[in-house]
Amino acid sequence: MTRADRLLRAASDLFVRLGYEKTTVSDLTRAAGVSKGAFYLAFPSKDGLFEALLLREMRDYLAAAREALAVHPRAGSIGALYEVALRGLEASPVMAVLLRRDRDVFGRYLRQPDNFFRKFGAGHQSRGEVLAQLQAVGVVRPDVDVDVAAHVMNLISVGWVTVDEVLDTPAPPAEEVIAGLAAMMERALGPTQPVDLAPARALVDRMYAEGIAGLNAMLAQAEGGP
Amino acid sequence: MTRADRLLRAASDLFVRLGYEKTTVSDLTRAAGVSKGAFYLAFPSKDGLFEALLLREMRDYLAAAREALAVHPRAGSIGALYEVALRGLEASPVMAVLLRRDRDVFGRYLRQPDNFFRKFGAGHQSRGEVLAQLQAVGVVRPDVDVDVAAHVMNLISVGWVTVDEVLDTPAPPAEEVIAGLAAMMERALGPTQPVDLAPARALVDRMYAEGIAGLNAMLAQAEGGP
DNA sequence: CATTGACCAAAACGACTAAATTGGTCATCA
DNA sequence: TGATGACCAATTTAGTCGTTTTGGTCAATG
Repeated sequence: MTRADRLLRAASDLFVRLGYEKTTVSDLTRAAGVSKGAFYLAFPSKDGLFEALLLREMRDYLAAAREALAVHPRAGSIGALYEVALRGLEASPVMAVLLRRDRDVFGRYLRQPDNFFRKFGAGHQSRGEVLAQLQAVGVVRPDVDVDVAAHVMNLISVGWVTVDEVLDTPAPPAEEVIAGLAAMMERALGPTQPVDLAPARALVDRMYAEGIAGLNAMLAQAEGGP
Repeated sequence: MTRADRLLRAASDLFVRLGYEKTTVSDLTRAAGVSKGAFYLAFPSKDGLFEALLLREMRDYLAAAREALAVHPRAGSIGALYEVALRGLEASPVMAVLLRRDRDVFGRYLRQPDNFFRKFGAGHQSRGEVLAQLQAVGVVRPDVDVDVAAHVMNLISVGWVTVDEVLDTPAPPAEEVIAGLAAMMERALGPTQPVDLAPARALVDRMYAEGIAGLNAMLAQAEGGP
């Protein structure tokens, strides 16, 4: 495991637990078993590491989803998409705080004028466009308004990572909720008649691949020496 | 308009705008055009006013939803329920911060051991039970897991009042999203075959009535002199 | 020459205090 | 007698200033 990797791994834990401010460079180097100097050989700054962490986590999230879909029997369907998306979210605390723009975690970092969201926020294609393409290949019913549906999906994502801290009643097991929500979305948006999933499957795989490639490009730019 | 009402009205605006801490009793009396002494004739304390405000707002929210359903052509259906629930949420900033447990608004108040949520949190029947009853009268398909569906609905509510501050892309017009989401939920949970909505309509009306009555009882307890 | 950690300026923190505000009361007024 | 606002104790704020900690550097090292 490379130096940068060990730092990234330590960061993933520390940033989520302590937040950006409370996590000091010394904490990171100590946890990673690396000297302070080495830190600055691997990353240009504390910010740089943080941004690399977020980008890498997003990439890994997409990659995991893509792999899960590769072996998913109903890959291409809305339901399958939801299943892997939520399961991945459930597995990645970094993605959760990222999606939530968790203030406790991002702290002052968010106030920086050139923070992650402003720097890397654009560029990815919106969920509306994705839905439109899925509609073209028949896995989304023709009568659904893709922009509205996209917004609902965003809303659900945000809700997914936020309910727990707001709700008092305990949530049902995550796996059940995932299955239920996937089924609901399939019913809500999916076609009435069964369709051939192959084209959608290929389309989705391509979109994931593009997303991953884009993130890799950003990562290459974000990492590197001081 | 009674003194208490004017204070409540001023509070609804000020608490949401400034939050609990920043809103002083003097602010409230000034905005309501009432003397400080009168304040303590109408409410036992600042806390008391705040809690009365929250309870009243919840009651008004339910009452408005009930009235809207009374003239709604598809009242009784899941879709109609969603329509009025979200439209009401859209109209009431207090309900929004309440649902979000907005820290910026509730501030230190939440740390009090006997705050609103602990004091009045219990008592209302859970969404799971509501769904189960709706299932019994046929407007929710028999195969849906009501607890999971209830959790998804909670998640959507929280997402509804939270997305905006997290999302960067502009949301479609609220009315469109409401219509879309209502349709989606109807498809996701509603019966495949058309059913007679009358029983569900009556059931829902009764449940709203009970909820309103419960809140009125709590209000009676919460208001009153020092 | 890759790696280190002692070192530095700058920023954050913390203990302290004086001044200002707060939620709440009550003698007074109309 | 219902309503008022000057008033009070208690808390919060804003300011000060010495101490500590921070992100980042670079001469020394193996």
